[in-house]
Amino acid sequence: MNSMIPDIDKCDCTVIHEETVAYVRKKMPEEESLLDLADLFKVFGDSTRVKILCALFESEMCVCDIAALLGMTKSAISHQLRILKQSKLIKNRRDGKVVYYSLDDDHVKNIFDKGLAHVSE
Amino acid sequence: MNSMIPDIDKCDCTVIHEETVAYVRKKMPEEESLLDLADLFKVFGDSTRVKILCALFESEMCVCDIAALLGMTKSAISHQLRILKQSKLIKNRRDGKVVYYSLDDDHVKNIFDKGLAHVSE
DNA sequence: TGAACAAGTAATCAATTGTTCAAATGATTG
DNA sequence: CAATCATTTGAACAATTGATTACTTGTTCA
Repeated sequence: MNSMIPDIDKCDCTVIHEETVAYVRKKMPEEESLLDLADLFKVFGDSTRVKILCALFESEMCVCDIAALLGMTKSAISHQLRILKQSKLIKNRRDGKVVYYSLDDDHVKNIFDKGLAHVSE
Repeated sequence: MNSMIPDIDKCDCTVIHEETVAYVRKKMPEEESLLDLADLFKVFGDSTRVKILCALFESEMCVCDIAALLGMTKSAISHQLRILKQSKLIKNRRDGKVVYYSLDDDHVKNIFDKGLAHVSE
């Protein structure tokens, strides 16, 4: 049973196409995958994080660099970098006092390119 | 001038790599494109909307069907469908009392597939 | 026309989120 | 060790968001 919803199929409306609903439910990906997918897009759904990722497409950078690039405080950048790191989208290396951030995922650029194709229409 | 930030380059930190920042700033996409991109991902960043889009990959459906599929109220579904429609991701057709929704964008499935590739690792 | 029903809307509430400010690490250098 | 600098963290706040409830719109058909 691909349980998208609990047992109770309660819905005050008259389901018009039960066969369709049953078919679609069967073909849908696992609920957990969809939740993870939404979480991934949620990370992408902030302009600061999008800018950071786009910047890291070009070069590794330290917090200070990114803050200067985007005209934001280092603290704000650091907070967002943490979120990106938790999502395994970026990685970092330390060199003395400076921490350099860079991409840690091949898919991201690809996804962004597809996304940009949509928005530029 | 690819103005990512205002004139004032003020940042209390010592920018370590000015050349890098200048280079990246030059290569970054337009600010507006990045804002649009973040907005697109914001739409994808909700599990209800992700589920709706995945469902519509398989078949067109009416509000009632989707509400039954996801075990949610028709109102909640309708609300999310409106957001998806505003983003030009889905379209609808009316047949009597029933309104059928379907995909209106070829990129979406592609983007979702890439996203699923990331989350399943 | 008017009852019935699918869908859309408005107002509201709880929860989440992004940024800022202040303070704390952690690492270098004199 | 003390001072300095890059980065991180935590608390607090404003703003946004998703779902619910109740109501409205629009269409069918008896």
